[in-house]
Amino acid sequence: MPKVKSEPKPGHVNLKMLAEHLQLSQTTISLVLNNSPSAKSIPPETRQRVLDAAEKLNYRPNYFARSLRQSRSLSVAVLAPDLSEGYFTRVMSGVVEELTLAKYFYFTACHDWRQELMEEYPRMLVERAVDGFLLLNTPAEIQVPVPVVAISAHGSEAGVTHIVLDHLKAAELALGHLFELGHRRIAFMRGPREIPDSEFRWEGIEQAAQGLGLNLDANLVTRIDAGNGSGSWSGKTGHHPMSPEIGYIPMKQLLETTRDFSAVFCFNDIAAIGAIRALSEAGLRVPVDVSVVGFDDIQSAAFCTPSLTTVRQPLNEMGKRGARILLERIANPEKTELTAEVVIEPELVVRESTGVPRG
Amino acid sequence: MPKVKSEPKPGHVNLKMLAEHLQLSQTTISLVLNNSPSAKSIPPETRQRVLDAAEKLNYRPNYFARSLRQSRSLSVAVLAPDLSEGYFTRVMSGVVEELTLAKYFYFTACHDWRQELMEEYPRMLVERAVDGFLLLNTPAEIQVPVPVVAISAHGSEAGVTHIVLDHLKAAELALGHLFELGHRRIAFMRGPREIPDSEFRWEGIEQAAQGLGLNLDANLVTRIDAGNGSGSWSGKTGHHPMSPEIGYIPMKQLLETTRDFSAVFCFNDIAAIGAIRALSEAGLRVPVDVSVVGFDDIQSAAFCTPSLTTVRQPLNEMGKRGARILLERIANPEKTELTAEVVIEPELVVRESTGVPRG
DNA sequence: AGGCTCTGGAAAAGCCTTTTACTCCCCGCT
DNA sequence: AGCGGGGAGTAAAAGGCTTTTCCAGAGCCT
Repeated sequence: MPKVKSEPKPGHVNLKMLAEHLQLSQTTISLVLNNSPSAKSIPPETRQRVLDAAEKLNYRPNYFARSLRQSRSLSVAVLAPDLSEGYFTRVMSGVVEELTLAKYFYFTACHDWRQELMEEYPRMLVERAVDGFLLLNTPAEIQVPVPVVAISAHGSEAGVTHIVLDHLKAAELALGHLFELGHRRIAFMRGPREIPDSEFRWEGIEQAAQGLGLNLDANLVTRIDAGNGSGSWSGKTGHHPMSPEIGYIPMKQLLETTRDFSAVFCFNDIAAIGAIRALSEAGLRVPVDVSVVGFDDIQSAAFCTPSLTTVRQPLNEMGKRGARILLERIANPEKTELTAEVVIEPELVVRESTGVPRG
Repeated sequence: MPKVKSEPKPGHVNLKMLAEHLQLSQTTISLVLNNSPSAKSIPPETRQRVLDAAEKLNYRPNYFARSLRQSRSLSVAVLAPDLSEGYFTRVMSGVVEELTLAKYFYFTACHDWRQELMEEYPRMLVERAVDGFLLLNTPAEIQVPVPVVAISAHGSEAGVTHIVLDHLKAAELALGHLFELGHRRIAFMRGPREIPDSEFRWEGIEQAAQGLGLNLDANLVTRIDAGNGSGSWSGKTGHHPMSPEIGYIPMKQLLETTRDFSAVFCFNDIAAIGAIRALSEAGLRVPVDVSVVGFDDIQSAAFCTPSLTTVRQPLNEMGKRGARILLERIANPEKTELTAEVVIEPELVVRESTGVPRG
């Protein structure tokens, strides 16, 4: 069978073919199909004829041609450290809700805290012509020609909108709870240096402690190392980002130095789960011997044993707000006065992992 | 300041500008930059001149124009029920490895088991001109004009490559382990009907049981309801896909009927965690009173209390294989004889949640 | 000298929409 | 008679790249 040249994509119909079939110009059809304001003068019957034909021939405008013309892609980039359990999932559920409404899709890129990737991905995604960037838990230092919204990062980079948690409030909730129960010797597990929230959360803790007249003992402060169970070796070892190991290891280390504490406030729930494991391996019961407070309120928090008392971040809400603002900024690029920061309030969820200290 | 018309995107340089600057034709530059075979005749010095200028002027080919011409997008769609903890994350880490090598990005779309979305997303993504589909844990019934690879689905749809686990082997590992420990009254928690794996895993269990001379008591078989803690109400209630609740609820129900079993084999680790919770609320200790076996080996499996004995799916590997095959099929669309099925072997990981049955 | 192949590169034909800038016609108004 | 103006469209440009086709000159052979 000789191939007919003039049959580009068998079965696929483009504007020209539709025009030919309708004996109208491409312009008219485009105008009608896009419900363009300048199509007012096209009479209803022609309009209907176009609509019907488009439907019948199953016409789909070519995405590239359209995007080329309008220079927008209807997609955004989501940059995150990893597809971590809990955080990513919950934020994204909010993000997707908003994106879907606006007919946007998103590319995900995980930088695993690797410097090259944190620089390369923004470049590559700009080349992919994304209309905007959503940064999750990632320093907002990227330089791109499209709007950027950062969730859980802090800073005042020009042109970046930040969605952040009220960390002082968060610390007040957690410490207040422990304080009321009677805890005075409280250990802390700080977040990895890489995560933007870490420092701000710590500052919140310092302030809240001061407010309660609680003094922080440096010997009771440990820090999660992002290398432990996080990205840096995920590829090689089969371990995965944010495994409970990130809390297990520092708690093990702490217990080697001291047992003189009755409670521990962990950077997140995943770490708390690891910490509980380390505590129980050391013969300490939770919450009888040590109370544990987590952060985030991931799904598992309610179901691990013991279930976790935790500071709930409304991550879904944060994702939603972030996405909404990003879309607004994309739609109105000329509007220069932008919201620089949106602060979200946390909430305490009391479960089984906290109780009154022994004697 | 009067706007100069002939300055389309201030600061952005396109092929024409580069050509003007170099006093060469666009053709030549395109040929050099793409390292096209027909650029053999271009002398090294001209070639270098082009490369240098492109570098210096920071030339980036326009993604839309290029894609329009070549009609490919360098992106694929990933369709999954949700961004579930464990499964999605682990499969994707393998997928991303391969995609990145090929300079591909991916759109994620979660259908939440909603029929409309399972039909709408493929359409929308085809309009977005994705070069292929990767189905995670999703029935492979979509009709699209690009290659499709399904991970953890089963079937023989024309043109779909399936990456599946060896479920018989998986069941043999789990049941064999329990059998050896001495368990004879074993409860089962089957997967939700929606998940393609559910039925195949169950068939594996039936066969393995027969092989061991173990008979399955229908009264000890429960089933996870995808409605519990899974997608269908995630948006409204703030609950999230695949929370441990999916295992908690059926175990609660089972315990109301009977306690005459010494072990339970759960559909996945998340469910197992929920089941353990239900068991411990009922005063049954794991593994002393009841042994629990999970499935998947998610990160938390090693860190929950007690840590989980589980059948490890090499999800990372499955993702990798799937992505690689998809990319191959995209690159060679003419090649019609495709791999219909790739079977992957599971592995048993023994931890604390299983032990010998009491007396 | 005529015919040949290479070399080095250019012109132009797409790819498919959207958008701008008209055309043509008819009508009512001054 | 002349003209502004709306109705019903249309032709053509623009958007930026790839790719096929084409061409001019140089070198070589006979």
